[in-house]
Amino acid sequence: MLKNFLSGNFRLKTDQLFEGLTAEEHESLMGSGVTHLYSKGEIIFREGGIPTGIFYVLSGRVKKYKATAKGGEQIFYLCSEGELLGYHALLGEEFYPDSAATIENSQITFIPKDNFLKVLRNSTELSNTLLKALGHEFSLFINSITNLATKSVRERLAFNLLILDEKFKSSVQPGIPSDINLSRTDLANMVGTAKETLVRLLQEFKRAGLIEKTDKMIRIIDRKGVIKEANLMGLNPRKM
Amino acid sequence: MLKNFLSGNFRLKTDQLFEGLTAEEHESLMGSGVTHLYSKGEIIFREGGIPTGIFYVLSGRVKKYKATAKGGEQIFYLCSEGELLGYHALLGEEFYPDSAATIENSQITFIPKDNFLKVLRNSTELSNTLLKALGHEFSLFINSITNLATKSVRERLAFNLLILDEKFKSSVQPGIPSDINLSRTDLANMVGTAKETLVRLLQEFKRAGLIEKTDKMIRIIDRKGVIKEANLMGLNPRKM
DNA sequence: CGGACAATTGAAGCCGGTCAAAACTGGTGG
DNA sequence: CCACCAGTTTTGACCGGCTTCAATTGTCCG
Repeated sequence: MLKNFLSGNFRLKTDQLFEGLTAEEHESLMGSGVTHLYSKGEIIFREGGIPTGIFYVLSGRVKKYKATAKGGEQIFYLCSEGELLGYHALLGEEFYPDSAATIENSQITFIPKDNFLKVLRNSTELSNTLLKALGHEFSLFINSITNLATKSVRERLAFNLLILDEKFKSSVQPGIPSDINLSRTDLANMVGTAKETLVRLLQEFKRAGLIEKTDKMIRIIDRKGVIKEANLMGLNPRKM
Repeated sequence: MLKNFLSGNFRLKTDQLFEGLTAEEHESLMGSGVTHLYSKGEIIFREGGIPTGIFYVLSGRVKKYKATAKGGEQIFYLCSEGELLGYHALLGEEFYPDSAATIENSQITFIPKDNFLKVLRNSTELSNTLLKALGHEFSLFINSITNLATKSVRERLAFNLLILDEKFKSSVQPGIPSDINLSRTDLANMVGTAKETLVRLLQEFKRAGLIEKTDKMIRIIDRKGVIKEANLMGLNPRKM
């Protein structure tokens, strides 16, 4: 039940997005792509830029964020292996509303706009899958908004730790707690708080035996406890 | 420029959503609908419910919101005349993630799921328009998220007043400031704050000559001033 | 080994939430 | 038509969660 809810925080993987495609269509998309190696911290696209294609994350992790008035950034999503980037702006026929940057060394394939749109125009399958994916994203956004507007920083931190635990799960050993690898600053920008507040809360969580942490890594060791801190009552997916 | 930005807060009107349809398709949608009169405060659908169709707002206004853990509600959108409701859940093939309720007496047409999906399956036009609309909504949501996470209540209030001014604009006299007709509670739930805080800020705005207000109505009289309070620097749409 | 950057800790102060109560409004029935 | 009641708006007081500023410690790399 909670599992269902958390899994709701993942976009459809590209495998699913592209699964209705014919072999030729698939080739037309992925085959036309150019794969580029980004090192940690590189910007993939920037808010206000003109979209010229979409990006497929082959490996690594990417933060999607928006610059704030005060010079910081608000992170609202983390993309990992197998996910697509930058298709919203293309579909909406707008400038990028957000920025994307790697938080790890990553391999990313660029698929030119024309190839994507051509396949999209000819595949009702892809259209429908995208509509479904976007419809689903809607509920994720409403959740974020409600969380930000009504929950304490403490609750939001706990909640984000649960999401990150999923996000950083090893495909080899999915059973064990993940090593969450994210700078304090990025984590703070994700939770929507100041670095200092974040650090203090992490200390508390550690002292309470909920997590263990080093400089660069956080690991949940008392999952039940973190869930309790997150106060997910009423977020039962059946009730969402 | 600001105008562009604010207009970004409106979803595509249904006229636009349905404009690529043939006469038969249009008839199949709207003709199959049943129009119902809702009085102020009635609930149209509820989070967790099973979607059985979509709703078209003929007249009146509808709030979209999500119940919060503490028993309140977070309003994240206001629908008015000509807008569609409830299609996200249908597209995402999920339960409703949010609730919708009228804030005025309203006429709303219900279009059954099957009719909608049938037309959707046969019209690439409609698919594309919907994809475009959803892609656009994306940028609105990340704006909301960034605003909630990084702006003060005061800034958010000013910003929401500007949105509401557009939302309540009379089609007859579009030039003049709107009479914003929304209960304090609803406005507070939209801004994401407590009633009391909202009231106090409204007082300040009034004393500062930015707005005038009665019990049930708010009107912006110093638009420039409100824009200044909202601190929109960096929200230039070109830079979004 | 030094220098830059990230993480941590301390202290002060304010924004905004909460509780409580008064003022006001509109609607209803006598 | 007026008095009363319920709901909404407003004001007051208090306090606590977070932000901010500042300074210290820790860590990674060239």
